[in-house]
Amino acid sequence: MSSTPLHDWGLAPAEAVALQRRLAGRVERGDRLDPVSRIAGVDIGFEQDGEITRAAVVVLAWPPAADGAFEVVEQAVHREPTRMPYIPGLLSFREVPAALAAFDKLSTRPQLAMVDGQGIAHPRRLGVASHLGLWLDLPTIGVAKTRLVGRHDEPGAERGDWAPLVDHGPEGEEVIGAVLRSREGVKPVYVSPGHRLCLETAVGWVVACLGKTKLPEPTRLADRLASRRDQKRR
DNA sequence: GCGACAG
DNA sequence: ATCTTGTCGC
Repeated sequence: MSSTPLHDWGLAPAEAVALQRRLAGRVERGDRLDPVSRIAGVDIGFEQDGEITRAAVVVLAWPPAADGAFEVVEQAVHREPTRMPYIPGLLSFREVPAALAAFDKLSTRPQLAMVDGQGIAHPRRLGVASHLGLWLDLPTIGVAKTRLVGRHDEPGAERGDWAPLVDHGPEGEEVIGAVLRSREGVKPVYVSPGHRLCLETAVGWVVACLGKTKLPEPTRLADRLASRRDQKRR
């Protein structure tokens, strides 16, 4: 018997893995950025015990105001029935369709997007940020709260300090991301290139978008919108 | 066979 | 991811 196909993709898990390997070969790791004036934050949340998938995209103006505040240019939410379970390594197949639908609702197109999850710091170098970037042909950065793959030392204690995330690949040891101390006294975030930019550039943008919290503003605001934390609070 | 395992 | 109050600390 064949395994259950990945809903929107009509693929069996083994085929999804094969597809990831092919797509990973198309991910651009060099910088190919247009002048940035709008940065998007993307995240997916769930409602009703996971029955409903809720994709959120927040577009912020770059650069921030003199006081450091980022202006929200536009934001969109897309809800739909959840059609796939969470499978480590195959997260993008569960979240990308909804994220794309949310992007379709935007009237403006950002030049850069930060996604809640990994970029190339993935078993086959195709995390959700890379997958989405490839689909949108947009530079993307993966900003995850925890590790999926790779080894690393503890980063320095100062905001901005980071340690390389290393993993063994076909060509030996490879630096696939950065374990960044985004805030003092807090667990670091895992930053990795998604598409069309290198690690140093990715880390630079994340640091430039840091506010007073652990997560950079784009991802933090998308997180709030996806989890309805902005209205859920009474 | 025994762990590890983004959200 | 999500279910959830108070509480410790800057």
